[in-house]
Amino acid sequence: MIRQLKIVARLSSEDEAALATLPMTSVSKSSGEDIVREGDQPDSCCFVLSGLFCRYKLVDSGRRQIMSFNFPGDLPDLQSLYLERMDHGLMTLSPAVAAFIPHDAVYRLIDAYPGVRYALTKHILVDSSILRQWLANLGRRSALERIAHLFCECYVRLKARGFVPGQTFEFLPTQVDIGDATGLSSVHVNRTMQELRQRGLLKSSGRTQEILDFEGLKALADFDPAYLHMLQTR
Amino acid sequence: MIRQLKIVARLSSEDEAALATLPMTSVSKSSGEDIVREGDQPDSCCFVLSGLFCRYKLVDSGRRQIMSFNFPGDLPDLQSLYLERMDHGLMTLSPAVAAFIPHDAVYRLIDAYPGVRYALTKHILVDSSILRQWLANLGRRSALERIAHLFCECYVRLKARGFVPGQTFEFLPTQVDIGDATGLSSVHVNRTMQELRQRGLLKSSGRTQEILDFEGLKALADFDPAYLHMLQTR
DNA sequence: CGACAATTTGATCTGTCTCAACTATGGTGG
DNA sequence: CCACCATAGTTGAGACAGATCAAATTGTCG
Repeated sequence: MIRQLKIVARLSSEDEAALATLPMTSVSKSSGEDIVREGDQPDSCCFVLSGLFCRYKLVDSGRRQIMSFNFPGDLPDLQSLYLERMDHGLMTLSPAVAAFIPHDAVYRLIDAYPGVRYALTKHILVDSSILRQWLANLGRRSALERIAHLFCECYVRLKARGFVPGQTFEFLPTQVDIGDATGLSSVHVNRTMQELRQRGLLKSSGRTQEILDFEGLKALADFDPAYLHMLQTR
Repeated sequence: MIRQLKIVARLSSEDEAALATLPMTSVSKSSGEDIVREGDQPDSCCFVLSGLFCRYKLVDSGRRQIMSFNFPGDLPDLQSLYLERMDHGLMTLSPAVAAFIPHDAVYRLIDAYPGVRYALTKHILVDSSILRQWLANLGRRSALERIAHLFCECYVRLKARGFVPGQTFEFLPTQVDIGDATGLSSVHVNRTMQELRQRGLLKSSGRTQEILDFEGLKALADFDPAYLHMLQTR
């Protein structure tokens, strides 16, 4: 978690030490389990230890829109510190381990350590910056561009955390999940990914994706990582 | 502005008094002017005094995605307090008056008044909740549902600020703007609004919109105002 | 090895886009 | 006060991206 926060904000060694004292209880989950449901009023924050989580909304009972993919190190529902009622759900998309941190403990921490408060606020804001990017993708890009963009984003975010050794990484969402994230049907996701492969941009085997031509993918998707607000991207 | 902040958070009288002392310089703008551009590094926050503003991104040079409509009382770019670089633009969609508040002044204020900090944070978070709702609209709803939902949302938000006397209100975005917000072409926005009128849900004359059947519109759009996190909505 | 989940394929249908022209509306200057 | 011009709204016809439905194939894990 500390490593993840340092991607977007500087932390003093006292801040880090304080973060390390946060009490948390970890829970194993199988794939497809709800962590928090829309309408809940949680009294703790979820922290992703391993596996893949997503935030989502259900519309018209049935259709699902995924709002974010959350990787290990993420704090997907920090906003529950300030907004009582969840306006979306949080669930696993793979076998996963979640940790829960009581709100009280976080309140005490951020009152005592402004640097921590700043880092957490920034984490939330980067999150909504990504949300804006997704909105632009859904509203104004073709299926091919949307999926290319999603791969660029996940590649960069995972790489920043050290989850991408070379050009190959584990991408856990199924084609249905990708469809629910990009506003497409799973059938069309399938056909679109085939085209990315045919164009020599991507190579997939099972859950493993290999970026064959990142520059090409970037150009196709009109991808600019500035919206991720990462410190090391100059 | 104080009235607007009180819609989402409680403020003590000291908080209000402190907010009233914020220094601001106001500027008149005509329609279609940029206030902040993507990539800028502003050192002050914009506050909407009158008129209509929107936040937007341009993709592939040309296509525009509007991320929010901002009404008088809004603070559309509070996040610039924490993220140096703007990941989107801010512009007027009508003749308008903007006020600018230096970041320094805001920093001093929120350090001294935790209640103000809380209210501003909540304002940001409600904003991203609306963003999530828009994402679900773009990803998983039909044109008719999207536009109905947009009208429901604007009606409720404007009513909370006292801008809706009866069922009639000024809705300033053009059909092109509505299209850029909902991910549709302006032609299709036109046809879709005609259908809303034919169904007896809406009546428009010029910029003035009258909600004829709010319950019907809500049902069609699957609208639930919970995501606006307003205090008075129980 | 068996069963269930995920991916792939084919065929058809439809919502929305695009292009292009036309009509209303409102503001401006002569 | 009216003629003019720019901006916004409206209409029609045709094209296409992506949805839907249904079935077959592949992969994965106990």
